[in-house]
Amino acid sequence: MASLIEKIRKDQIVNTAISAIAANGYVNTPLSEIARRAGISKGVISYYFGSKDDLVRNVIDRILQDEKAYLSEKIARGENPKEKLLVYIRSSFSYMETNRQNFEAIVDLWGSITTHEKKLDFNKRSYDPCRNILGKIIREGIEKGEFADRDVRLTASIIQAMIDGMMIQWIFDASAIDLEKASLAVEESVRCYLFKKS
Amino acid sequence: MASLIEKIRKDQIVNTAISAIAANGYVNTPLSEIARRAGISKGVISYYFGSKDDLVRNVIDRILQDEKAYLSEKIARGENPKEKLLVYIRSSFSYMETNRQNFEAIVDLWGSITTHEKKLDFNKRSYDPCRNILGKIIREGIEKGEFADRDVRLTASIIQAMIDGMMIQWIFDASAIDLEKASLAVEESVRCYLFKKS
Amino acid sequence: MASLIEKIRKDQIVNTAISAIAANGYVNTPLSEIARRAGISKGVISYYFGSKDDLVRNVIDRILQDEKAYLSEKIARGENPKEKLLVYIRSSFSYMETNRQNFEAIVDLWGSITTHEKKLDFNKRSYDPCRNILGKIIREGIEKGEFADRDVRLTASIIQAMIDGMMIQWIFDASAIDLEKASLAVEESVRCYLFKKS
Amino acid sequence: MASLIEKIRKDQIVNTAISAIAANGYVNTPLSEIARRAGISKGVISYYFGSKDDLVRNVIDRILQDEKAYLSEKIARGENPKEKLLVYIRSSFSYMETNRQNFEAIVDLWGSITTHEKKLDFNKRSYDPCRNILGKIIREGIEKGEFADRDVRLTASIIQAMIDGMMIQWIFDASAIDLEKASLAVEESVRCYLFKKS
DNA sequence: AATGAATGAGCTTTCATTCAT
DNA sequence: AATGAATGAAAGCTCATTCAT
Repeated sequence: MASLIEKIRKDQIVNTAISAIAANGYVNTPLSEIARRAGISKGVISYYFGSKDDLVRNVIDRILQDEKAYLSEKIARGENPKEKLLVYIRSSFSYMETNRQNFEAIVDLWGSITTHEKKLDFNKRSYDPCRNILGKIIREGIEKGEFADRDVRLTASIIQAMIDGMMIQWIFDASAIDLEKASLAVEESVRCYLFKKS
Repeated sequence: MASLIEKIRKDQIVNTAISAIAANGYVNTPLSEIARRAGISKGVISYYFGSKDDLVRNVIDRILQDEKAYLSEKIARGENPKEKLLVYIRSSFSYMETNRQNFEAIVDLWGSITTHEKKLDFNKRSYDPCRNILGKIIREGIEKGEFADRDVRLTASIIQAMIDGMMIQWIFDASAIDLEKASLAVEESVRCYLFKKS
Repeated sequence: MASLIEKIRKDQIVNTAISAIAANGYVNTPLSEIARRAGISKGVISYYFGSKDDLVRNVIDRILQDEKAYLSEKIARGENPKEKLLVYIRSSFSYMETNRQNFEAIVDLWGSITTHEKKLDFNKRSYDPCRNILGKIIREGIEKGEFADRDVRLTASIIQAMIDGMMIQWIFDASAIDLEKASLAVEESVRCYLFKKS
Repeated sequence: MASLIEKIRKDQIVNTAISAIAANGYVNTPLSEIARRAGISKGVISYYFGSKDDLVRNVIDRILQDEKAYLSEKIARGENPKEKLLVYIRSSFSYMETNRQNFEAIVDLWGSITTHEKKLDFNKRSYDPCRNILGKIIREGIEKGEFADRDVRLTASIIQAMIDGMMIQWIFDASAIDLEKASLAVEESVRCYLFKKS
């Protein structure tokens, strides 16, 4: 990412791509549509991204990094594992609420990850970081005696699963899921599954 | 569904489509590839399904109905809400194990559900039936005093979320998730979240 | 080449491609132009040839095979090496006269043979067969004592070089070369270089 | 050609273009590639040459003029028509040997000469000068009684044809032609075709 | 004199769909 | 009931050319 203008253009294109994909789906979003929405010519996209695949990779990375940054910043304020874990859950849901587009896009883009190799790569960029954050909190909680002694990775997986699973239901029908209540339910579930009675 | 031969052909095409989509992704699966794999001509697919969209709808329905039938049959054997719920969870995971292809296809096909309208339709065909099954079990459990008095729909959502969330992680990296352990963890989580201490 | 219709279509497309390339050059002949001239849709070309490269390969092969067939048929009538060799030369020039398009196309297509590998392949399909025909005649002539004892391959190369070299000058300016005189001159040159005085 | 810097820049670009075209072919050599190889920006090429066509014209001229200068300088040393002619042949082959790139480029660029008009222009810049040089030598030889009394233009054409024809075979497969032997064979052929027995 | 971001026309290629057989 | 040749719209991508800096 050499020049400033390059960074700005790439950002602009990635953001426009997210909106377009969220609105119409990856399959129905040709580069020309992204260009049209961004008010630029088709060529610019190829100029900066080389291929549609590369653009999509950038879109996915952007979405995931943004969320990770948001969550990291939030949990950093938590004073102990219990609080951090609850903050992670709450923040995940509040981030959804204000960034629906991103999740519409990402669920859609799962369909663009076609090969086994790409899936593993996506996994490494997507789930592993989340599970690692959760894993660290859980491990710390267990060590400090705040949490029950459970399998760290598995517990991270299941907590993430609850969040993602709710997200998906919400994506397919926003009216079916009240994110606030969902957050509370997940918190409660985690509390009784993981927290030691104090 | 007029004749027998029609039913057989449609079944054959739908099954082949599932394999092809699971293997290469919806985006990379032209009708010609499905025809090739099925050993028939392209024309037949259009003849029976009218459009690729229609075929995809049939594929999705088939996958969801198969799973629903499997789960319904299993939970029917459960003698009480607790058992039924545990059976639902276990069966969901065991069904995953033996039908990976179906889940690879369905996650991929999410990307082909592009409009708001289609999403709602998919939701109605996919999540509502599952949540209804779960809802019934939960309601019964609460009424019989086996379960804590929780919001039925929300609880159904969260249980389904755990299952779906684990499924997704497993789809993107099978080696990251041990389905058997995952099933046990979900069961345990549900036990402590919903079951009354006996 | 399965069906009859396939053969006809491929022939039609290849022939049209030769005309188009001869007229406008490979660089300025998009598939759409070939389709337009043939009165078919662009898709058909891809349908039968897969790629433009494949079409070009077929064009080259067609041109070379046609010429080789023509020459082979002609020299078969020659009764002895001397006569065969003179027939080869005369026929090469008379074939040029009536098939200018083919030579315009082939000279143009040299520019589409870009890699070292493709060049060697072209060489094998183009020059080797000609040099082999000539080589056989020359070898026979030497053995029978009609020809001077010269290096067979080199002599074949030099005779082919005269023919090709004249062809190129003729392609770039038809009015600069009188093919009939050119043929006689090449014959005369070969006579004094190779034939034993009788 | 106004300033010195302009001349240097144009030379640099033309030389780089020759290398690039020889390596990858005209079709696969965008201006950006030439710019990259020359370590300059794309804009400069347009700045100095106006269009790609113009650059190509310059490339062709450069190649032909270089060769012509080389040959002219060599034959100037010849003391009589016979010697001059042999020097022309030998020098043509030795020039090939040390400038393969140029010939790879020129054969490739034939495909970029698409219109009848361009072909005539190329002819005038390429073959006519060579045939003129040869023609002058031959005419002088005939007048001085060293050569047989043959058609001057035709004889020039045939000698040039031998050289060019060998060159082409050598371009498509360097291992098929030994330039030194080729040169000797052409000399020998010319000797018996044109030289009077002394 | 030089850059390189931006353009957009034009290319090859893919593929759902149609339809004569 | 089935075929597969044919269509043509639409896609991704390339690249000569322009132009503000």
